[in-house]
Amino acid sequence: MARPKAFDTDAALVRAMELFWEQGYAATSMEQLVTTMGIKRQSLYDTFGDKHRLFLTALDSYCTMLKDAMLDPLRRPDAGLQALHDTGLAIIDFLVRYPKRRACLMANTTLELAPHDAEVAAKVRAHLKNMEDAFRHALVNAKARGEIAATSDADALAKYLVGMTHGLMVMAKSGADRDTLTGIMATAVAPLQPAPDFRPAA
Amino acid sequence: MARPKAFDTDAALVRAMELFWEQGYAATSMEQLVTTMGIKRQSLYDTFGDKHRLFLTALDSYCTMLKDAMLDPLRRPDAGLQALHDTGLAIIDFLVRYPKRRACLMANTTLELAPHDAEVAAKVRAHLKNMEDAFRHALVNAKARGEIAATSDADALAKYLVGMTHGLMVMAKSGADRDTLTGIMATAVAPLQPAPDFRPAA
DNA sequence: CTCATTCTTGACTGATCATTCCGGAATGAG
DNA sequence: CTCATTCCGGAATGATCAGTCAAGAATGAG
Repeated sequence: MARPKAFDTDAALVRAMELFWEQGYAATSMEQLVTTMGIKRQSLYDTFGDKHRLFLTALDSYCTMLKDAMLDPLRRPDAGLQALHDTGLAIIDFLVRYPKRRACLMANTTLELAPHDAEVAAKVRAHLKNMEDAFRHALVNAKARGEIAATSDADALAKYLVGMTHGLMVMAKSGADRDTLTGIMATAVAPLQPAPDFRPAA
Repeated sequence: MARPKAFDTDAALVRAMELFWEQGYAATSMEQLVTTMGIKRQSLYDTFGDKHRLFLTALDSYCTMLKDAMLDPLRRPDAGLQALHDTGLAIIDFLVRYPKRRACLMANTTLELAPHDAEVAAKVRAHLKNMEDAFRHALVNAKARGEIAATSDADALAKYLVGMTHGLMVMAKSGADRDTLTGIMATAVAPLQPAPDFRPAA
């Protein structure tokens, strides 16, 4: 062996992810990354490759984070309407959490890079499918239990919820406050019957 | 007077707008703009100022185009549910029209520049308010005529439709096909009662 | 015709960008 | 100890960027 790495690879990657998340790919320079990640330039290139590969790795890291926090609860065997309800509130919390309004790295990337970068586009598509599957799983459960109308089309509703989620992200990035987002969410769940109350602390 | 401009200012601006629309602000170089706009570098700077001012002008041009094509039909005194229906179809046509999946310059800009550029953010907010007002106007009409439920909250529905529209744009940019977008739209209008059929050629 | 203005052409700045190379110090497995 | 590997600090590369300058040709109002 040899001298071990003196920095925390994962922690550095998280910092890079957050910088890309706030600023986008093109607007983030290696200079900023070197500073923010707290490692030396040479170590950055040795460990993560060039800017593009670092971004792809950061994107994976973000996807994993999002999957654990948002999607996994929807994939649990017993997940139904309540899980969908909780996820809706969690999404709004997520969007409002950061004062700098990062929105969602995946959505940002979809608009900035996906049309011109095949590798990124593939990751985006995989993530959208992942989201859709998670929604569908909870919707099928909810339908089987009679928590939503028996006539519901779980597939159409899953695609719709994916679209709606991204709409909320754009609205959040444009500066919409928590009440506005909550109101949109409350209206958006009307296609589910019976409509749950998405306003917190009713 | 003196020698008149030998190029069509508006046409050059449209070309700039389309380039920004396809590639985003940061990814578009003055070199490309000079080539695509078909005018000389010096003429570009003389006529449109620097890159940032050119972008703002192009953004205005886009807004006007969008307003004329999409929003004005909703603001007509008699606009109601049918106008909302037509606009929904027009939005999908708009999103699918360009093979390169430009989505919407305003939505792209919201994610790329609005958080870091106050001038851009102001234009984005103005446009969102413009959209919301147009939707609300048609919704109020539709409600007065009994085309949607009397219990409908026109204000909440207008905000919701703005959010939904932006969700469709992200989905379009990620590669969703016409059928997927139409399906989402069909589900999305369920909060309106009675739900119109958004599938074309029913 | 005169002359202010604009067009055309191309070179040029100075900044910033991503990326690489260097040399010397530190580290730890064998 | 030896030596491969990694750290550090900084310099250097070549590309690209936005924006400017300069000089001659074209234009058209007066």
